[in-house]
Amino acid sequence: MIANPDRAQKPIGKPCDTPGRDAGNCPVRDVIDRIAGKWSTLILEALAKRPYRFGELRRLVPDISQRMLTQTLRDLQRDGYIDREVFPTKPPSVEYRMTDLGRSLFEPLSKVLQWAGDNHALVRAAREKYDQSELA
Amino acid sequence: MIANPDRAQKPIGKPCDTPGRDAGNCPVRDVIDRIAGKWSTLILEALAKRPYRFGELRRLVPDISQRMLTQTLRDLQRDGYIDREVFPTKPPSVEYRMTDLGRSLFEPLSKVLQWAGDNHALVRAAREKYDQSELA
DNA sequence: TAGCGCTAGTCTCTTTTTGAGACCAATCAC
DNA sequence: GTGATTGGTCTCAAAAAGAGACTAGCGCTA
Repeated sequence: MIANPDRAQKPIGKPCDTPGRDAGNCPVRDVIDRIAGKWSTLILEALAKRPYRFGELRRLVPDISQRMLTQTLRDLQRDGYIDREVFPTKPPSVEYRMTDLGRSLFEPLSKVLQWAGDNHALVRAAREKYDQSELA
Repeated sequence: MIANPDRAQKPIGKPCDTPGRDAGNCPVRDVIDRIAGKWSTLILEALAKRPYRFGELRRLVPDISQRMLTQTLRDLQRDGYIDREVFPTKPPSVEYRMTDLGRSLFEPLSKVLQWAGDNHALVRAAREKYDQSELA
């Protein structure tokens, strides 16, 4: 059970200790913290389209390390967003596909992704402006 | 300029090098990577309600370190989601408020947060099931 | 008037997380 | 038999995050 130190989940953390304004604070964090990973959205975006195999995903997201791809997939699987199926082919291949829960999450999530694409220019502009005024 | 090593932005990274399926891949990542931080959504959620001062935010999110609060606020400000205003009071106080761009982002983002609150139980169930089957 | 707390941070040090890359066993084409 | 492909795991180095001390100016108070 201590097999994978990376997967060692934090102490099921800090039970909603936010005193004020805990309106959904802790459950939200519990769920969001996982899909907020650097790679999670990328993987979800891919698998929303169609199932992919491990190697395909790796080629799809070239700058993810194998280690992080494995871990991201495990985490997404653990939270029920994706399923993992092993095919007993000659070199066994593994396919990942989105679950219903995953699709349900991806619906609102895709809106954010959409927003990001649409407003990329505005954000870049804001950054430049900020960096300019920083030089002072 | 090398003042804050933490704020040193990555090499404006890996210019859209995703070969296949780059449908908004790089711009999305550029924007998402920032708001996907562990604390960003929490802070945005708070500031969506009303402006807050530094110390208020710290008390609101008790388990954020001062260091990370500062940095998260800087990052959000840099990307144009929030504004920072210093009041020349006796001990100078600083107020953070959401910009129009921030509100525009928060609209779809709040849907995801909503989803997280609504489906927390399902995710927890999925986790338990996964952890069970792992014991084998 | 010395001591304390408040403000919003920064600085340093330690721990955790991430990334790079080697390695694995089986199987296939050459 | 050499080399490539499959989906990983392992180790080690680098980067990021967390903990906590420290700052400066002002107000309160004993």
